[in-house]
Amino acid sequence: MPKDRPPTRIQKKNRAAILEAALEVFSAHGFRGATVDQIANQAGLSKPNLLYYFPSKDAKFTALMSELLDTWLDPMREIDAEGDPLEEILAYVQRKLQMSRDFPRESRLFANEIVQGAPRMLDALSTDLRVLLEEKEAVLLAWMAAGKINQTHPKHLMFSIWALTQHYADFDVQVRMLMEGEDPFDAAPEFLETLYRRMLTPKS
Amino acid sequence: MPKDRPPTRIQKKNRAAILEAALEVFSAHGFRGATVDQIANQAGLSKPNLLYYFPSKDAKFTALMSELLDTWLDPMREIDAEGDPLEEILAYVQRKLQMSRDFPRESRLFANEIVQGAPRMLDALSTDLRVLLEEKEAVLLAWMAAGKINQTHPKHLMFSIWALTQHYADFDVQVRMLMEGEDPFDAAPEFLETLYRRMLTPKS
DNA sequence: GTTGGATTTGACCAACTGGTCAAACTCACG
DNA sequence: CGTGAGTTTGACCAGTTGGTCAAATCCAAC
Repeated sequence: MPKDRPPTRIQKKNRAAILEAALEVFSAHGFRGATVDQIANQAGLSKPNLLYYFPSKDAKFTALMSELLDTWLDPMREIDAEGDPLEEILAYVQRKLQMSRDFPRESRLFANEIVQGAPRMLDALSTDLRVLLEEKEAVLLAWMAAGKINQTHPKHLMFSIWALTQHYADFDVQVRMLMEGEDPFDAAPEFLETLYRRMLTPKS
Repeated sequence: MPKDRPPTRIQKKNRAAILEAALEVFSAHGFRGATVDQIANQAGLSKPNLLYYFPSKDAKFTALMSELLDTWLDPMREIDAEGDPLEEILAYVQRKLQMSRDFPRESRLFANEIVQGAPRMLDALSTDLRVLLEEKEAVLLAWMAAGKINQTHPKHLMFSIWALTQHYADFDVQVRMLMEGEDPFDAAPEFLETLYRRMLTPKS
């Protein structure tokens, strides 16, 4: 437990290594299923050394979550109320899909936690996510009122985007098993674009 | 370990109680996160007594999975190649949605397992589910070829139905937190019907 | 190089885990 | 009843888990 000073070179390196290892292990086994030994092993450090940088298993998990939540919500923040409605939504879907392809461990980390009732995350979600969703819900409602996109339930629309895009990361093993070698991310972008285009394009 | 006889009254009752308790606990914490003590407690039996009916934690889990998998896949089996294509698909979506509402623990049990790589389930999935999906994929392709529904990627279409409907069970806490008391299952049926109707209705 | 804080670890601990076992108890049936 | 199979459990065990701690080592600045 070093003093309250700017982090040293070693501190930066080891903290990063620990969080990377924690992501690997927590995302694969969930909080309870993961062991500190596994994380230590993955990070190439001894167990007491991990406890030197983060005082408990909980602290590691919490640090990881708060570091990732912001990044995780970025694609939604980028939805621009001034942009073209349909294109903004389609771009959001593609950003989320890319997150699932490029950061599947992060997706599974959140999925694991939420499926099990989010006991360590509900607070963060009920502030950050809730506020963000309400903001974008208002944007969607405005677009619908202006006839730019079809009328629909804005919250369920957002849920559907999360469900469809995260499914490719969270259920990766199942999807890949059923696609027999073919990469799901080859066809998914087009599939989702078509789906939301048909769903949202206003009737002429 | 009783002999190989027809199960007694007590055996039936206790096996059922154990599997019910196992469903409750495994679905809430995943396999590794669940403890035999928790299950025993939930079932109102002693730990050694559980081990008398199922020789290990693994055996309980496996028995539970194989009991539930068939039921879980039933909605897909009911898709009728002879029925009206669009209505068959819409009805399938509604059946899956009802499963999420009425059997959320079952959904979360599978979700937990698959998110973590399905180490104890991949075999069952890669036979039962794979065969069933390929059968229904052929049906969908026939419907598309006949112009009854829009052309699209049949596997991704099925994935989308699973993702959208199971999301309401698997991410229940998040969905309910964001809906602030309103029941997600009030609006979900209509939302999903509209979505798939717009997606699949052939252009005139 | 010396020195003082930063870093690392081997040894250890109490709590918990899945599982065993012999002994006790219960129950259906003759 | 009684009797034998079916059922239940308290006590126990070895392995694992998250976490502690004093001692050893490293490293940057003087």
